[in-house]
Amino acid sequence: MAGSVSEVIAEKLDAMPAGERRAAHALVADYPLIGLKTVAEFAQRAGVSSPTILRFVNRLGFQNYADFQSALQRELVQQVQSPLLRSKVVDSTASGNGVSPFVQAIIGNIAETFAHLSQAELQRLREPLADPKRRLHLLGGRFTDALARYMAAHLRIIRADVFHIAGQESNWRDQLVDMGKRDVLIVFDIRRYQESLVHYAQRAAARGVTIVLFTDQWLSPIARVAKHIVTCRTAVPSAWDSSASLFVVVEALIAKLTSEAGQDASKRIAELEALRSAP
Amino acid sequence: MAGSVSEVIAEKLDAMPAGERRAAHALVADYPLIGLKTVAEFAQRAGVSSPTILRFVNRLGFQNYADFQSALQRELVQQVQSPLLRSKVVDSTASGNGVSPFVQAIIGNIAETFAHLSQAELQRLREPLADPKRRLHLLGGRFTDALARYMAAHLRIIRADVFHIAGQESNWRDQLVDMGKRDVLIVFDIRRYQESLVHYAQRAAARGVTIVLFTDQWLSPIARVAKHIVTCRTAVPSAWDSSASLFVVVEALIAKLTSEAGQDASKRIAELEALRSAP
DNA sequence: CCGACCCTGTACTATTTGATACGTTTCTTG
DNA sequence: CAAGAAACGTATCAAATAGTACAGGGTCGG
Repeated sequence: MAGSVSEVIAEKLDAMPAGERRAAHALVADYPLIGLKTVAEFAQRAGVSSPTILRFVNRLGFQNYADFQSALQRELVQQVQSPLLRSKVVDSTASGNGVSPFVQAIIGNIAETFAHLSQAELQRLREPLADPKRRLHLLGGRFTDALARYMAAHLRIIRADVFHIAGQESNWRDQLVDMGKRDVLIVFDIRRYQESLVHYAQRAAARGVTIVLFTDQWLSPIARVAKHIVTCRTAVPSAWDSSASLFVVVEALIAKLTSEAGQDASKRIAELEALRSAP
Repeated sequence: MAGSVSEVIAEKLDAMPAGERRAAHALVADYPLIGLKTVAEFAQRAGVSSPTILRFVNRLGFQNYADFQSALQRELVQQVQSPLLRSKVVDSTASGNGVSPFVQAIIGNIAETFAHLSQAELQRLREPLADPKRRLHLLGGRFTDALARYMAAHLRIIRADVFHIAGQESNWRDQLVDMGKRDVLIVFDIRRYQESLVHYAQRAAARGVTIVLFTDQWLSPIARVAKHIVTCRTAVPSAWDSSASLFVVVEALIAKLTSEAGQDASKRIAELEALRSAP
């Protein structure tokens, strides 16, 4: 299956019987909307019978009508999603020449992530993250632990009661004992999802802990117990997934929280600076 | 029914029960592909039951699932058919998000960083990083420690002798004692540059250690003793600098090293996977 | 601590939908 | 012009799908 559906149609149009050719024309007329409807509708719009449509689809090389529709959907989504990032981002930065496809993919991921991340959703995160009465516990996996640390380091500057869950997995439980409804567990989990993280999140949820999850678009199983979910794009042309979009979301969140924290945070930062400069 | 489906979702997300919210997240995660599939598939991807999906669709204001799918198809086709309209939509959503300036600055930083980062420079990094005879020590500062950890976690997969320098600053010296000419110190340092890092790098350099520095465009003092310097853009409209470009450089470097390592790395990865699955 | 309410999944039903067999028509070709 | 083949539509079937009733479970308020 090389080219797009419309290309295959153009290629095989000559070798088609009259009825199927009418079907082809009807489909191309306002491509590809009719192809996404039912066979009966397609047939009516084309002025032929249902079996003709099915034969037409078969001739194009599809096993059944469902395969045909899936192909249409895929190329449709591809067309919509890729221009969104290509036209806006790469053009504005005007550096498509020397930048590797890997980096372009990452930039695309970031753009896509924020395109799907509504402002309202970030706003809701304020409640658990900015509330000084709550305690924040951050946890990451094999690679995402670095993200948890990074976020924790910044959160500690603008508020108190920030804890990073580190060390042996068996030691995590010690921190779980003291958690309750006023605690928040911020967990990072992307493919391949770590069982230990899932278990831990489930136990925490059972204790009434509010779970905030940062994950990829395929959603970690933790999503089932999470109250807040932030989905980020991670796919890149490489052996692994990229966490760059998660990283940027964290930075954006921190920046937002800082600017909204206002005087309280400023005062806190000043104190911290004083402590650092004169120990 | 004024806006697009995604807008309606964002609007009513707050008033949704947990299950339907999961459905919303799954849909937004890679919008709108899942919504075009069957109810059962949608349900499975979202981790909920079919009726929940139907209730979710009802809550969005659609009479039945078919109406919902038609709406998705229509806005999809509209975007594809009129590029003019599409750019308008992108602009409005981007500006409406509000996060745009911050995120755009980060994306700009990444693009700028790689524009100035010659491929030859990355190539030169192969010598110290890929050489199995060398030992790699990674060190980061207050915030950049997370980057050091992230890079170390990935490097450990494709090669041996990777050490992250952690813990008390006074303990760092213990690791310094064993360093020599065949050792490599990878250090992350951005504003405001940490004295402790600078001192450590200087001492290491004095022992003949090869220094690889990841820093911002204003150059950490460590640059004076570093053999390899990677400069990244960090400025963003926020209280702090952004480390996102450093993060992406690290990921790009790791990806490059992995693909070039070839069979040796593949074998190593396979062994690691075997160890992980059967401890 | 208990009851009412809302949410959620299981099991089932009714319907739509894709797919097929077969007879009729149309086109082609010797 | 006639014989054969190819194409097309009608009628029908089987399977997958959307939709619904109902009961268990969790949560919030009293």
